[in-house]
Amino acid sequence: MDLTEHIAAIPLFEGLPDPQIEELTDIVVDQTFKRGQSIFSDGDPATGFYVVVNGKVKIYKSSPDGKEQILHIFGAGEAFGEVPMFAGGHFPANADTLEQTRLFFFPRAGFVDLIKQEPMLAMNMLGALSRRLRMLAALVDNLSLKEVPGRLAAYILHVSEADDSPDVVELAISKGQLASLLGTIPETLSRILAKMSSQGIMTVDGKKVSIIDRRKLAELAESGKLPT
Amino acid sequence: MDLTEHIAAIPLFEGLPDPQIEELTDIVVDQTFKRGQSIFSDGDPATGFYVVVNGKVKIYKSSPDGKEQILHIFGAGEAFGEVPMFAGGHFPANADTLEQTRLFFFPRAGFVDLIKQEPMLAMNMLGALSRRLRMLAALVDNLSLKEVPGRLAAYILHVSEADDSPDVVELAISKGQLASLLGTIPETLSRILAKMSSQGIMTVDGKKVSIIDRRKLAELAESGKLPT
DNA sequence: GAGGAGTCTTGATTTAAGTCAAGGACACCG
DNA sequence: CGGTGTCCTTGACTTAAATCAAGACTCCTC
Repeated sequence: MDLTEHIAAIPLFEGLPDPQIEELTDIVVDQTFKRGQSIFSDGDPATGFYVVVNGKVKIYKSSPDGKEQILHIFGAGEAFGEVPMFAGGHFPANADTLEQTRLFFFPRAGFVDLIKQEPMLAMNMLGALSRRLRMLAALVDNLSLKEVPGRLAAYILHVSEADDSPDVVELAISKGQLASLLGTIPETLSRILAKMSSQGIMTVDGKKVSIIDRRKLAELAESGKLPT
Repeated sequence: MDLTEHIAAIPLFEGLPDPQIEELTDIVVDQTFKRGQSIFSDGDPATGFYVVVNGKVKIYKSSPDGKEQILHIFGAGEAFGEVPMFAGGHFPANADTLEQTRLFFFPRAGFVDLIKQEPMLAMNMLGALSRRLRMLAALVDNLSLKEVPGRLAAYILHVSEADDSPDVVELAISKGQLASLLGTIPETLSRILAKMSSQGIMTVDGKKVSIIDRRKLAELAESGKLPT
């Protein structure tokens, strides 16, 4: 598969006419990062945005004393780092790879012109940002209105929905990373997983989570509380 | 001031040629809400979006047991409820007025076509959504990585920046609403305001907050802790 | 297959902030 | 005025989750 095909397959560029795809092919920078590398940091000036070809990238905020809150994890086909192109000029969060990752970098210069010429591209971009907003609103909801068991339940159900064998969910990330995504720490996550298992809501084996009582899980996700 | 002038003055429509402004004038619905009314609820199907002409609107998530987390408060000239036009079709949060509020409602039908025809409008919209994302990312950061005193400090500094007499900040909202915006409850906010006053960081008189020790405030906002 | 790093679990303890409850300040209205 | 409602404050108590600390497991590499 050559570069042009790869680019044409990116959802953000869906519906773009061939000449524009070619134009993108000309300006793209193909980059590969090792696991655990930083792509950019909160506050860095932005000169373009990225699309994940393969691998995984976490977008996160961090506090001076080293705690991290993951905002999003992006996989193949997803774009990130677009915000500074339209507002502010610097990245609003950090980005690190979670595994070896190949990225396409699109320099800002020229890309904005392309958006102005291609309504389809603008619409795709608006869709992407809107979905991101929706997702962040859900994260705030979880962090602020639910306790950790509720957040975990919501997460499992969410992953389960996007799955074909919905009762056995494979966690795509480590439990430590999951804890950070849920706004907690590994110890707490571990305890809650243990408690939920012992209450017959699900079983956990490594990264494999099997849902036993989906109703109770849904109840929990709706801000219900886990009986002590 | 007639309708067309009002519409031309909305930041989102900046740079739009007159014929398009006229088009918007034709489709706009002028609405007035009393204080405390619901504009839409989380999950409602969306048929368009809104712009605040005057007044204040809070966008918030709420839990079954009645707790609320405010995501944003919009004032004159700001747009809200655009997300469902580009993703999902239903509103991702609730919207209520905080005082008597006049709104322009723009039906989805036709508006999307206008965006496709007017790159300037698309760019403005991308800018608006990007700023919103930035703001939500900051909220997550605050909720997850800072304690309540840190969030309050960050809020005060934020308001102070957007002000001309930066050392005396007038809170635009009630303390109860501020608590909800900071992800806490009025009792906690009250206690922390009292503690910060007693420590000589600032003085509080009703809605008027006077910053005394800006350095300490900035330190606190950076996830520092309030000495007990 | 032994050593080691990273990851996860479990236990004891602390702490920030939420809950429950009551009282005070203030404004608006008859 | 006195009354009623909203908003805010203060106090005593509870609780979810963080912290601190130690040990177990897994997966590499040598």
